[in-house]
Amino acid sequence: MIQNISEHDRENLQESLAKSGQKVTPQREVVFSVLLAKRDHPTVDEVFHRARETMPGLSLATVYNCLQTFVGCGLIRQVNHERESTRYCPNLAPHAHFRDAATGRVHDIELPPEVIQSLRSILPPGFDPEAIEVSFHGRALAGDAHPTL
Amino acid sequence: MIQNISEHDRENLQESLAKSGQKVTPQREVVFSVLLAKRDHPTVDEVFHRARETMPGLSLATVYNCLQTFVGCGLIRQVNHERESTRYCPNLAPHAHFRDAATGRVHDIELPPEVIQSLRSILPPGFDPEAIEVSFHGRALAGDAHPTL
DNA sequence: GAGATGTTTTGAATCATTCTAAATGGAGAA
DNA sequence: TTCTCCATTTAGAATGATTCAAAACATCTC
Ligand SMILES: [Mn+2]
Ligand SMILES: [Mn+2]
Ligand SMILES: [Zn+2]
Ligand SMILES: [Zn+2]
Repeated sequence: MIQNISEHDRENLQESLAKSGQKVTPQREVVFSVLLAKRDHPTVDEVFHRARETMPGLSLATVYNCLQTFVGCGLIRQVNHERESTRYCPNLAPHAHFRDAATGRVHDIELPPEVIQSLRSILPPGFDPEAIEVSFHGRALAGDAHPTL
Repeated sequence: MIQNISEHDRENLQESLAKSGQKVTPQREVVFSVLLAKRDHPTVDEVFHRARETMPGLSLATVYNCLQTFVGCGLIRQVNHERESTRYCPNLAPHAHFRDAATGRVHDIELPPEVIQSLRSILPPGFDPEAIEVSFHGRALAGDAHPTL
């Protein structure tokens, strides 16, 4: 599944990196394209194996470096559940995560502004949130009626 | 700060353990009392050091064992933020956590039923949550106006 | 080309957590 | 009482994700 990045995505990558004085490299491009190709919240190891199909010499440390860089640029988000390996998500819209107990798969769940507002409203005065994380854990009925959005 | 457990709390411990065929031991009692004494979401290492003030021979492995046992019994909850060390919380009421970026402290935030309902409502049909986790990260204005509830 | 700078690579180090196997201790049977 | 059984505790080794350190590479400028 060798996948190329679209012109639009490459520009997005280029500009986001440029904002913090960093450059597009072949490794970064491959890692980014892996994230865009299958938005299933892969772990570092999964990204590593997928990226190696395109670039066999790529090292694990570089995958860690790239992902960290992208998170720093705001290109992707980290997703943690309990103490499992960190997963990565290129969906920048506000959303929650649902981890299916049966399959281990992580689904994106849209988080509407009014729900975010209701969450903010429970904070006593003086609490100023920079980030809000919502995650569900349970069973999701088979039928892949809900592709990772 | 050697702390004794109340009769009420000891019964709670005894009955919860009994439900899964387990017994109160001196170690379990000390670890449980540490959690009740200061409800500040301590890490395993913090529990370990506090418990050792009362029981100097206590081992780290036992602290891990006790905490795992208590989580299994539903006596306490695990609290994770990103990939930091797991923290433990004896507050069984539905609540969210706010991690203060400045101090690292974790505060309990009450989660009213209507907010929980609004969170459930964003799930598409077929998603059946067993657990919902909400966590905030940001600044909390000094004044300890909000003791861990 | 030489120097500067940022990036990648390898392998070692870190650190929370789990595992293993040996010791301990209490409850009940003999 | 002494013996047996069984859960629990203990010390230390193992695990596994992540980070770190230092050398190799690339690219750019002078
Ligand atoms: Mn692998
Ligand atoms: Mn320590
Ligand atoms: Zn996502
Ligand atoms: Zn709590």
